[in-house]
Amino acid sequence: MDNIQKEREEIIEIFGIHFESLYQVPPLAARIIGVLIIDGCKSGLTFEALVEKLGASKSSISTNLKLLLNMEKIYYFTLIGDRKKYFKSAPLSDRLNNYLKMIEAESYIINRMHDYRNKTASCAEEKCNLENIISYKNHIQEIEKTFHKTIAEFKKIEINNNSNQ
Amino acid sequence: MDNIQKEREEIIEIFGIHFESLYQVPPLAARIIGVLIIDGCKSGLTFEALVEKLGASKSSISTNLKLLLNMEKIYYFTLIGDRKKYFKSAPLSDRLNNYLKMIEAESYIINRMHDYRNKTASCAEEKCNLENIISYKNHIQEIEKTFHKTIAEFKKIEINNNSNQ
DNA sequence: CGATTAGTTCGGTGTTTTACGAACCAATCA
DNA sequence: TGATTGGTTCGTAAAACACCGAACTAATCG
Repeated sequence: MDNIQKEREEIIEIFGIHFESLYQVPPLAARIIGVLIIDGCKSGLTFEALVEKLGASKSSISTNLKLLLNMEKIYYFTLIGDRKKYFKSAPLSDRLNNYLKMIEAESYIINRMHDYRNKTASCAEEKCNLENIISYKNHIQEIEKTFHKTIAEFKKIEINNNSNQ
Repeated sequence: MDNIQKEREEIIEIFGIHFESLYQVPPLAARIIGVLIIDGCKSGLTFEALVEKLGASKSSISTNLKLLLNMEKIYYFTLIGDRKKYFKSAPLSDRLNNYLKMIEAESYIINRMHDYRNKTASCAEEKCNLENIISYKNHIQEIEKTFHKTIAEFKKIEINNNSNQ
């Protein structure tokens, strides 16, 4: 049992580091996501519970919750006759979407570069280079398609399971 | 002609923002990558050229080049009878590798979570949740495979083209 | 109504980051 | 050998960031 507690803390820490760099959010925001995934997956966690679990101030929790809500990395629901908000982390499919967005950014970037090179390439070496860029573009587009397919597929299962962690 | 110059600057700026968040490097490091891709793809750029093009100090350029070399986001070569180093950005395939690494990190994270949930899940809702995690794991692994295949494929073309931008 | 709950906003503080200039080093040139 | 080239290293200043406590608001309870 004590071992499980240790594993829990380790996972939250690993999640914290992961989300901090992946989403580029402050350490506390990343750790909020961590505890919401680990402890809040069933019925969510209240503001108060987060303050206690993370040992942070109310103001810091408030600020970082606002940030994560804006980013749609978390959401909340309320219960009738209960003033508290219950926070949960976004469903797993959102994480796939996040990687898709990155690939889409890469796609945009490489398209811009292709256009530019098209206009400026002159010597043989640059023409060859152009071939390479076109190939890269195609491969990125391939990956993009895979993501779309995979996300659509997983979302079906996710909704069926009526679950979000 | 002036239009091309404007487009060049805009692309370097876009690249800067992109690599700054993607690689988590200082703004200057990201802009170094940008100019190396745009202006250095043929024969590389020297230390001095980077100082001039970016209007930054020698010390800042030096520090950031060291950082990017360590990260293997750039490399350099030398010419006989020439003391200068010629810097180039890593080949395009490295960028695919970068996304693969992220997916691998996601894979690790979800495996850790699956192990943990396996040990702690008790009620029906959590069992259902477990199903979902397993499905997510499988989908992530699918994406991983696609990446490996795509990278292997693109690398062949890249080497054939004997090119790196 | 006053007290409590649930949270937000504001101003400040300690820390980290980013880029800089000055001094320095090591190799080559004249 | 002394000057120049091609950088590196170090200490620092400016700015950004993360978190905090105190004061505040808005809703509900007794």
